Amino acid sequence: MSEQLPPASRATIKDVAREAGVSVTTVSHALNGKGTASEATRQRVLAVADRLAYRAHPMARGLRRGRTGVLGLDMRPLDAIGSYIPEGVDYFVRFAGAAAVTALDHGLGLMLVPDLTRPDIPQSAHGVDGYVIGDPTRDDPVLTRLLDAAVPVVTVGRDPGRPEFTDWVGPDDTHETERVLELLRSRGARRVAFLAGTDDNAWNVDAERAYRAWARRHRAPARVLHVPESAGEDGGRDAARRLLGGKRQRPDAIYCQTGRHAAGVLAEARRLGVAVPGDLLLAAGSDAQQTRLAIPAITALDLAPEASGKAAVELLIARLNGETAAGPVVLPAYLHIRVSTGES
Amino acid sequence: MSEQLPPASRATIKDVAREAGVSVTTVSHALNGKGTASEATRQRVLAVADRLAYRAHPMARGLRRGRTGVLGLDMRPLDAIGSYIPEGVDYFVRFAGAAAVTALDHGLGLMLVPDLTRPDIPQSAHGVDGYVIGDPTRDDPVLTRLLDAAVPVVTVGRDPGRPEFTDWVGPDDTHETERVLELLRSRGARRVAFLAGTDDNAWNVDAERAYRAWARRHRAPARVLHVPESAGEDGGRDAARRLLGGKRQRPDAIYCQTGRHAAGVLAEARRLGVAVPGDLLLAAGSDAQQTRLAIPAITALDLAPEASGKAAVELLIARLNGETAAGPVVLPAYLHIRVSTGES
DNA sequence: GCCACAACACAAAACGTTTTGGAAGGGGAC
DNA sequence: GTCCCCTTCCAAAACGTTTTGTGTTGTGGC
Repeated sequence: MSEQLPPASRATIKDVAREAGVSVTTVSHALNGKGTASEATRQRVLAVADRLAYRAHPMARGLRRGRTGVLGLDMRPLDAIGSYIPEGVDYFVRFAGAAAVTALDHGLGLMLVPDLTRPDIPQSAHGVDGYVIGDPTRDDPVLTRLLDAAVPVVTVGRDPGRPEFTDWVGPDDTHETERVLELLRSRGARRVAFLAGTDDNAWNVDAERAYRAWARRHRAPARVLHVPESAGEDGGRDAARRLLGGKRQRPDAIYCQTGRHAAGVLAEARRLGVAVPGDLLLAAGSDAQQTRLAIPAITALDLAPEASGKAAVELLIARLNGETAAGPVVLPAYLHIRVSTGES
Repeated sequence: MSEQLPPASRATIKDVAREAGVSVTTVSHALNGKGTASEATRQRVLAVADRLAYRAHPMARGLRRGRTGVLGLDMRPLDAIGSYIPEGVDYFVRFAGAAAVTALDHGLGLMLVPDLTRPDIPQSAHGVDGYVIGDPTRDDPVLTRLLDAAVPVVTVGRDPGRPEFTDWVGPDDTHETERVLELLRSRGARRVAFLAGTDDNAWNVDAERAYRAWARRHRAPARVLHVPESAGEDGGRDAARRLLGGKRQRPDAIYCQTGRHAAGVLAEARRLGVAVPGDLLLAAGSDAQQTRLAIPAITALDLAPEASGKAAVELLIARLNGETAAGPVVLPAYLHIRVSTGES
């Protein structure tokens, strides 16, 4: 009666132990380089494990070690939009892609999770080692819950209502906003209108504050419109109608936070016979397909989502390893200067 | 000596049992609606669990149940490209987004995993309940490994070298290709050139075969160029130079598999003074930002990645539940008829 | 008063690891 | 011969669940 039947399921540590004629303890030690096994036994165990294509069961290991090897990613603006697939917005994809690849480089997985405060979220979302929260809103409830539970967490962009929380990465929104406004000014704009989103996160808050301060500094009129991020290009069109078609004096430049809004403004301007960049300069605070491919192409801030994704995951991993890594990681944005802001 | 110190870590089932004055068995039963507990005890347990904010530890549960509650997604073309963030291609994003949302709807998580045949992939990639493999290549090694290990797996698009494997979802590439070619023909095209990708997957293989058969049927010249998917718009430009600038008779229509190639062809045609759609009709086998936003907009097949992502995850879940769901799930594509193919 | 049978509750085993705390054996020093 | 230490290995506990099997009651029929 030969025992040649190959096991239908995967090999366990017991199989390896039996096959190698040692205890499971020794197998575990040999594989993890922990114990005091002799070199001979170690090699024998390694050989057997390799032959059986043994891989430690991730859950069993996770249960024992208290680590799962998976990171969670929650993009808050996507929770807000209600769709995880906003048309043409590649910021989130580029971010998530870079984060996933960085995690993979460190031997970790990355899982997209939904709003953790909703009641019916999958069990697995709770089983991750730590979280990256993208663009938290003011006093973000998800962040609150995680911090209360003492779960390691890193955000992208600060929480506007939580100045003491410094484990975040992202651009210096104030500084970058000023850069764009200065560009518009250097190209002759004197009446710049600002189109912000409605999400109450640092990206919107800091940009608007920077805009108002900048306008005051230059004794220029400040005009701010709020358009929901989810309104997309249609939202931009509506805003453009109000800004360009009203009785009030027309702005000679419009700065939109999102690329989609900017694309909508551009389309409406064309329809109204307002030439860009001839009669109106246009810029966006976030690069997207719409800004790159529009005609004319729209000047936009590239918020370097790849760099953010990488930095966020690395900061989180440092936290997980107990390192007291440095507070905020500020990343430079890149300003793509395109046709919509005219010639210098 | 009161025991009032709140536990620093999360509550376990033992805590709930102690607090409710019952055994852990009863707690488990009450929470999972399994056993024969009386309504009174059940309610009491539920109340305590709620008060302690108890959630079953996902790994412990997974270990016991043999299920992790996480699905793995491997997009093979992305492995091939080497970048997980191809510029302007939203097929993968839309697919992954829909897949993730569908998984969430079923209480499961979705994890992006890299090429499983590489040596150094994270443990967690092995801990998922099943896999979705996007656009497998001929005799795909990843698919081979999973099937050998008897791991549940579903693909998007069939494996060209594995006709017996029917657990796939996706469009009928042959039929959809013919649809586009017929459109071109109905708009007057008689010499249609075909620009395919180089990935050896069903999408390319079936489309090229359909093209050749269609040309034969109509006694039209067949001209096929192969351009790597990763070459993007530049690849399209190069191909257009060869097709439009050479000595051979010019095609009066070009059908490109990818939207990026088509955008490149369009740009080069414009540079060469070939009018689209006046002198040349143009269509793409995959919708993308580039086809939608190009001027003129390019007619393209929308492969309905959202529907595919949803169907793939649902088929996989059916498999996981032991249902002998029906073989391939064929999904209709939508043909966006745009300016690049002229007026009817 | 006995028996059968619900109804309810629980102890213990199991899932596959890692880690703790020895134990066995051998060799050298005294 | 005794003691001690080093090397090498292992049994068992632990991680937090779910599930199986086994009591305990209490109730009603005869």
